[in-house]
Amino acid sequence: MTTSGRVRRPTMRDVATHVGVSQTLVSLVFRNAPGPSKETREKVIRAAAELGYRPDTAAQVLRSNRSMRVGVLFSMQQPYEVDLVEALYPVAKRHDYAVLLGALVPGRDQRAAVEDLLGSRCEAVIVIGPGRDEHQLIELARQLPVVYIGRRLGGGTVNAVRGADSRGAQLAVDHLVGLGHRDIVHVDGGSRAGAADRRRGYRAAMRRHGLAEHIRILAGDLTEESGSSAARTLLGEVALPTAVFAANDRCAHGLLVTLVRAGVAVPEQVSVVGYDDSRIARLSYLDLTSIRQDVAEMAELAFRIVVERLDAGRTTSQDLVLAPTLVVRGSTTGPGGPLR
Amino acid sequence: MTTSGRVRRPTMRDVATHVGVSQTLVSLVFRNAPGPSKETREKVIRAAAELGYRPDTAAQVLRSNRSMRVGVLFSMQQPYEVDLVEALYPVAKRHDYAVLLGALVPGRDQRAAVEDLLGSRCEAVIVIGPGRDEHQLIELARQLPVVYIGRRLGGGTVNAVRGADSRGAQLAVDHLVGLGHRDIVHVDGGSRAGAADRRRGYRAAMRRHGLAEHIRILAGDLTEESGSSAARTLLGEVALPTAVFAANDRCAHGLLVTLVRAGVAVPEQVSVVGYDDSRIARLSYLDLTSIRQDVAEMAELAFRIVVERLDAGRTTSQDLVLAPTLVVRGSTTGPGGPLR
DNA sequence: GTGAAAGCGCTAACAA
DNA sequence: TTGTTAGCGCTTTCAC
Repeated sequence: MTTSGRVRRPTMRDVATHVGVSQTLVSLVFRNAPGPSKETREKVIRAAAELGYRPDTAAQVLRSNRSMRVGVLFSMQQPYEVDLVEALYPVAKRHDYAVLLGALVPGRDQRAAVEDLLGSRCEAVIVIGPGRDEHQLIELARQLPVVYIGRRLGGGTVNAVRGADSRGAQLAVDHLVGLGHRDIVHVDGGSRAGAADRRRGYRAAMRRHGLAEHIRILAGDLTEESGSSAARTLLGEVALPTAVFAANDRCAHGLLVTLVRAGVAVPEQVSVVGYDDSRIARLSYLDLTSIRQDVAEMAELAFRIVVERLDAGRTTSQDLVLAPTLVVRGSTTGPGGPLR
Repeated sequence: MTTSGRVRRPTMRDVATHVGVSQTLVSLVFRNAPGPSKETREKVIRAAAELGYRPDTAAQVLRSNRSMRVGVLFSMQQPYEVDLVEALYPVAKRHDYAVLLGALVPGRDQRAAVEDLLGSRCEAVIVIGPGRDEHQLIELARQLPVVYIGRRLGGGTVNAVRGADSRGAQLAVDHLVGLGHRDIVHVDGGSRAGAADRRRGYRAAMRRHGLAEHIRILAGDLTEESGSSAARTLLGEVALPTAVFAANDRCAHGLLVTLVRAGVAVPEQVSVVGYDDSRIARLSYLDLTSIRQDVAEMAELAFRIVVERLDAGRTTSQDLVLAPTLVVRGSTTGPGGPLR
């Protein structure tokens, strides 16, 4: 079986010659610019299709000095980050920008990913996720607009879009207390973005409800394994708490399944609340009560900042904070179960 | 707070002027080409660092007529595909190619993703995952080398790297039968890549073990929900099978958790086997016995095909089949539990 | 409404 | 070892 080797791809010139017009006209047609008559437009389009012509991005970028590309730094292993990236596509398209993915993968550090984006002449970079090399991002922000989704950075010198994490944690605690819980444990996210605020919110809400002596925080790190490990810790003690607020959905997942496999009923014996309202939370058999961070809105705001910088000449940085919301599902109920 | 606006980025010319040599020399230095003296090399490197110079990819591609980029078509929502993509990075780097991600996201069809890759002058495309628009891929393969990871395509006209899925399914069944199981149900992957072969392998192995009348296949589609749904079907019947072989790990996950939440012990009452040996299977609290498809080796072979086409002038297509292996973990044991 | 010409930043051929 | 020259495919400016 054979397949064609490398063939010279048709250029704008080829199309122009084929139609019998100038290259300029073909260019105008392809950019949907005003000028060409309807007739010319159609002839050009037809000829291009016939020849299999496709504009060359490299040449466009080089000549126009604009790439119309926004880079995105993220990790494909994080469901929440993936959801956010996917939400960026329609928004970017609406603003006539293309998304260039800069995945952070093990064995290829952030520096390399950033170099790639810069080499491709991205005009701005949107950074998603906790635990990035912040110093480097602050440095990067001096070269082009950077929007960090998740946390404030560099004392406000870098644009940020983030959820009100402290508020989100309070929503979770309020919900649980409203159901009658008092013994509420928090499995935290360590030093990751947002984790400190969620810890703070948990503490504040517990105190506000007069549950200061019930405050208990187990160390975690936003992964399934940290949730599972927290569950094992709790299972080894004399009594389980009646509710657990996990730092994110992945953590809640590990926690929930580990409890259930140990014979502990969720939510009857222990209620579980996650954070992010990601794909995981919505799985029918987990049905996790979670704190929602609206990815579509985050994407929208992040892009608005980019566009204001790039196309509207804004030069001051912004810090946009979004209100999270509580999404009640089946992993929470009153202590002792719904029958009591 | 202010940040710099758009600044002209330094060019090779700027570096050359700064050092007092010709642009050519700078070019040679940056491409690590032979010619420049050690002294010149150092001066150039230093000046570049000083000016913050970085080669412009667009210009390089345009002039050299090579992008040294390989596009990857995949879905970020599939853990197995993500693992595979991550495995491609080190391999690509070793061959001096860059990976350009073409994510298939909801609301942006395959056509658009392919257009992006083609516009960026990818020299080849590696396609991962089941359920792609095959007609379009066959079409694409006439323009540049395409390697489909997962299934044979176009009657062998398109390069393929795939696991021996029928063999993998047989490994799963053999393992379960070896543990003493007879009542083994298969939740399949519908029409997705590999699913038909896995079904075939399951049937063949069951027959080989004289268990033809125990053959039972439930319809699925490689998602968690299909596993969960299959579990609910089984739970509604008079007796559970003693083992289930799921079409992939995601499906096995949904199945396992749904069973456990219904009070069914895994593996004591029902053993579960997944497929892919992805991140999910390795989670300590799932600890899923699975059929491993070695992503590193798949990545290696896929890239070897690309390089042979691009750099060694090969024109015939290849179909490489990898032997899967069984990874035994804690989700399988003898029927009735390990104590019997 | 259309066309000619210049040049984006780089590499490749050739000279020196 | 180094420099000169001519484009890669496109957009932009200016002229008609």
